[in-house]
Amino acid sequence: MGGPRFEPVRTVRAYERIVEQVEEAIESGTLCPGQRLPSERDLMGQFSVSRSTVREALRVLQARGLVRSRPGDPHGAEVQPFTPTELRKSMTMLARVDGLSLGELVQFRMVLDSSANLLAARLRTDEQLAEMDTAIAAMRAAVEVGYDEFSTADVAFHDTVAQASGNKLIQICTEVVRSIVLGLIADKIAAAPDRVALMRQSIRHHEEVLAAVRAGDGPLAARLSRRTMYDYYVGYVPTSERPALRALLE
Amino acid sequence: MGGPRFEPVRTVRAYERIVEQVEEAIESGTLCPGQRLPSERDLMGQFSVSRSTVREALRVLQARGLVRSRPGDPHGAEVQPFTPTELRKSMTMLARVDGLSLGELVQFRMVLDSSANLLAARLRTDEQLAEMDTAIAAMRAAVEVGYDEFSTADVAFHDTVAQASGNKLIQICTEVVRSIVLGLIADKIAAAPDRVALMRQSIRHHEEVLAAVRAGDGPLAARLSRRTMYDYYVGYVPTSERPALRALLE
DNA sequence: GATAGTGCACTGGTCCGACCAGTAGGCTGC
DNA sequence: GCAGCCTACTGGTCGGACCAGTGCACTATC
Repeated sequence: MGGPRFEPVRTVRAYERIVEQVEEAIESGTLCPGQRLPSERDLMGQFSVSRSTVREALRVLQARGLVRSRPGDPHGAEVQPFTPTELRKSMTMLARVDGLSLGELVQFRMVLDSSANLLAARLRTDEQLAEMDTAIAAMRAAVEVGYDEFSTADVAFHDTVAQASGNKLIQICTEVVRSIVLGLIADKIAAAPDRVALMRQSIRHHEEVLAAVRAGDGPLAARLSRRTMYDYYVGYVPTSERPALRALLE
Repeated sequence: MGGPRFEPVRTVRAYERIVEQVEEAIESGTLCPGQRLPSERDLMGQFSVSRSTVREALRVLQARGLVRSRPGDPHGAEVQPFTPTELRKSMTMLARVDGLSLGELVQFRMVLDSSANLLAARLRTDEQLAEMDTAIAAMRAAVEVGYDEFSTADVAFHDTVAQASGNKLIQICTEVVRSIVLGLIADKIAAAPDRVALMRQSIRHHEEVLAAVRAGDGPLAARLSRRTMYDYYVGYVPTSERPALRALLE
């Protein structure tokens, strides 16, 4: 006792050090999207490691969506612009492995969408309002055409709202969670017997939401959007999870 | 025209096929957390590839947080339980690279926290109410001790609320976004001259929120929690971003 | 017989050298 | 000036090798 207290040393793999250095360069802006990394054979010289080690580091960076490499490309791996691809992947994994229920996902969409509407009601531009008009018109036109077209227009509407909220995190999470939800129940929706009636009802609801956004009534838009989403998805959510959804309807 | 329409073939790397197979096994439950993968030398036999390829696949799986390997472990790589570590990593990357502003992050926390309170007001158990009581008491006791202790108690309160919401996605996102926000401004908070006053005010606000949750008044709890977070963080948010935050205060 | 100590078989981490298919850009021939 | 080939290089994969760790069985000891 009283001697110097030594701390356990953590052995750090060589490839991890490489990953760290490259990540740091990207975060700090030294490496920008579009720029190229040196070739693997150059990197093994710069880092003084073997090519296997360089490649393992590149695999990790690629798995994180930071770089992309193509066989035969004489310019080396390309630094990628950030995309929510990895975010979606981890969230999808979470949904499947950790057992996220459809109810939780829909509930989260209600939270995101209503918040987006709340903000959009105050911050939207005229162009965005016009875009929402266009999206609803497309939904109307798509009812007779098919569910895919309707869904595309519906997605466009919600994306515009999310964009109008001015919050990138809301936009990205909206996109990610929606794609998971749609992936889970796309087949059921397409096969629903009351599909057309659901679409028509959804259009009416979207019109009401848009009217509230246009009028600048955020709380109303938020409340209506929650109701819209609830009515549209509740049929696919197990009965036991519905009370939790209704808790968001005030 | 009229002939068979061929689709472009995507060349799939060998290591990607391995990653896919292992991921599929984990998602389907064939491989459960705690189970072990065969050793790399076994895997190269099972997949009929070289060890380098097996290792690159394992690096990707490890980067995604699905497995973990230790040098010398005679049992092979271990399948990991899902943790939001990767989610946090991608979101942190997003925040840094894609330029998420502090305002957006705080705004998102307001959205998450108010929704959690809204749900918690209806779904909370008595045990969770008691936990929140304990957390606030700890906050009170920590004012004189130091900011770290206060922050820990504060985090505990919000975590309990998120848990009481019954939505895992809200819990995880809350945790992730909070750690990013705190990482961005922890030093500023600790150095704020009116730190103690802010803490006392925050405690009062938390008590009001808890009272609303206890009374089952979701909308009130949600509104108060937004106000609480706004008042606590607004001083660190650039003036230009404050109107967007205020848009959430109704 | 229980236990502490030792050795071994095996692990993952790293290195090396090699081959292949694919790409881009320069070069050649027209 | 342009089309087409050639080549030097790329990333993807392979096989073999060595090292430092780890866990377990075996052994010697009490």
